[in-house]
Amino acid sequence: METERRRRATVKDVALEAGVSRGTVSRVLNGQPYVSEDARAAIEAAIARVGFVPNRAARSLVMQSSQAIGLIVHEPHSLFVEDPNIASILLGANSALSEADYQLSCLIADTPRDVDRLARYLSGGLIDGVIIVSARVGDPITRAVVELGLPAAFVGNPRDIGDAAHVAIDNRGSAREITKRLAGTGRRRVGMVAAALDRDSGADRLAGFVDALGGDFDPQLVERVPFYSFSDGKAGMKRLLDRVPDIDGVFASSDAVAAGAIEALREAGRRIPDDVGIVGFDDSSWALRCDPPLSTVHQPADQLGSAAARAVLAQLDGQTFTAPILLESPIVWRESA
Amino acid sequence: METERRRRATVKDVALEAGVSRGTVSRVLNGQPYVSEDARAAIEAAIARVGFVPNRAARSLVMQSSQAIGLIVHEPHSLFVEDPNIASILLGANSALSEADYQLSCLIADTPRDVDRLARYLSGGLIDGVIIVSARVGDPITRAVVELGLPAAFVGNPRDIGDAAHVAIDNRGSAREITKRLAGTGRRRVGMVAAALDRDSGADRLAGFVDALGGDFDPQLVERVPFYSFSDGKAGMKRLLDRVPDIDGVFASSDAVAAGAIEALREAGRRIPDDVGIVGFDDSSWALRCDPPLSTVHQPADQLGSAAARAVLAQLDGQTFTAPILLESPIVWRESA
DNA sequence: CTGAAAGCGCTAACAG
DNA sequence: CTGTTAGCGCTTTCAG
Repeated sequence: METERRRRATVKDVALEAGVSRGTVSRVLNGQPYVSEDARAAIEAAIARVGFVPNRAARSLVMQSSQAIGLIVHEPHSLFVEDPNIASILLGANSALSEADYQLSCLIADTPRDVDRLARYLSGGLIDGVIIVSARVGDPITRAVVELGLPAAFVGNPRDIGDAAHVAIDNRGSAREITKRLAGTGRRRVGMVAAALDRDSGADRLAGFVDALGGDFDPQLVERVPFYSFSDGKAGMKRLLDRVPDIDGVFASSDAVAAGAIEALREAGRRIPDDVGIVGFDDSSWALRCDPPLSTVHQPADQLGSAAARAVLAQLDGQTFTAPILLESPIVWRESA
Repeated sequence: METERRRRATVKDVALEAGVSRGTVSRVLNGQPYVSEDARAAIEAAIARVGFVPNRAARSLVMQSSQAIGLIVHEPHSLFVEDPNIASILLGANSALSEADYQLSCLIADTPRDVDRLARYLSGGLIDGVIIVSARVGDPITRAVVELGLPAAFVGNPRDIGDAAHVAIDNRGSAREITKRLAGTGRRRVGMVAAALDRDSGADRLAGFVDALGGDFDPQLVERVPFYSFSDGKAGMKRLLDRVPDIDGVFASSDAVAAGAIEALREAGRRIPDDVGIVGFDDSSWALRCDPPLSTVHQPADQLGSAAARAVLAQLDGQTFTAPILLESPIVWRESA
């Protein structure tokens, strides 16, 4: 069944078919005024008849814009699969862009090779702006974007982006609050499984934890792990338990980490929240899946996405500076502490 | 800090700078032979000096190809967030395309408006081919793609795609096998929480279940729910339990559904696997998170993605027909049954 | 209101 | 080996 890929109709074909010039066709295509009703009708009919669909590459070339914006996810494999926040951010961004009739294209940077290709792709003019999720300090993609002067908005608070637009939550403040609240349930030895310290969010959550404990802070009580993942949470909690057997409270960097920690705690025979209270961060679907349900910090992931999208749109619209946007991240108290 | 977006350098600038013609520049850009070493060196230096990056819109226009392929996810909100398979498919596709130096662009179709915009976008020539995840029967995107004759590969087995390329697992056969095995543990009343019957995978899993039970099949024992989700699993299991209190085995359409069902079962005071055995489908991260760990069918999600990507690449390469690809989906037996 | 013509940045013949 | 010349399909002056 050789689906013969016939040549696609162009403005020229439409013009011919409608008996007008290409200029006029272009005018109706772009909804411009000063086209007679007759011409408009003839052209619209012709478009339908020949099955014309504008070629975006051509349009992008002349307009120097593509009506598409990219969302770059730069995460290790595992996290991308496990982190429900990313999908929510994506959906939030998509719906905001959709309203403005922009196409969202999600681009993933998995290997160094991907990073290179992506940097070229971004410079290619097929993307008008980008939303960058989980940038890391010194990230080559970030660098490429700022060098290009491509309109961009970051989700999170990377340290090296100057005054580029970004939307975030107050990780440090929220971490401080929830730690205080955890301590307030009468815990004496509260520790932390601290993940992703190479990321602003991870570092800030640890800082907030330290803030909260103030003078009571004991470095022994924090266990560092690389990723916001279930398995790292479990492994980290095990080590923490070995080192500090009398621990009675733990703040996990994320809900996934908390879920892993809970498993380790349970395997060690600790009851939650009786023996040890635990709190997480994100209020992702992990939180409700935990047993008991997790007390955590609500992260408005979809709003992060839509706010970032709007920030990019504003720049496309000529806005030259976007003040950092900070979204509310309330504590959700459930039964794990 | 007005980042003046200076005019980007073009081949012309490079040619001028290197003292050659644009044709020659183009030749080195595309790695073609018949360029003197001198010219090549001069051009490469010039490229670096003026910071030239080729404009993809222009190249796409003349080449009629963009080196980008789209992966369309057409899922309701909730599922996209909850389903780890999608992310794995995405990653698998990305790595296969990456090897061929193609850019993967993930496009999401959430609202009807998205669907329209997407159909236009696909026709625009900025995408050379598509991988379609979870198409539904009569899907307008599917229709647009086949009408366009755009190289495509489906993940799954939609019914109305003619002989379009697709890669899938044998949902029906695997469902049959795991149901038999569940029944083989001595269960007398085995039911099913059957999700997503509007999708080929959902319908096939139910068919496999019916196959396995043969004469013993009792329609009372299947409870239908709309989505492959935790919450639908829980709700469905509750109803099933009300209707058939003596149920002692259940096959859930997916791991997420199984996880929800387990919660319902537990709330009803049933022990697993003692009182009721339960099995799922997907072998996603849900499976290990369940307590006890879930027996399930392993779905090689990343391989589905990479195989689909290769199928699209083959078509781009001129291949005119791709036989359906069926991947292995072995049973993974754990402790939930 | 509309046609003609120029040109976006790049590649691809075709002569040299 | 290399320069010249046409376009790819679309928008946009600029004259009518």
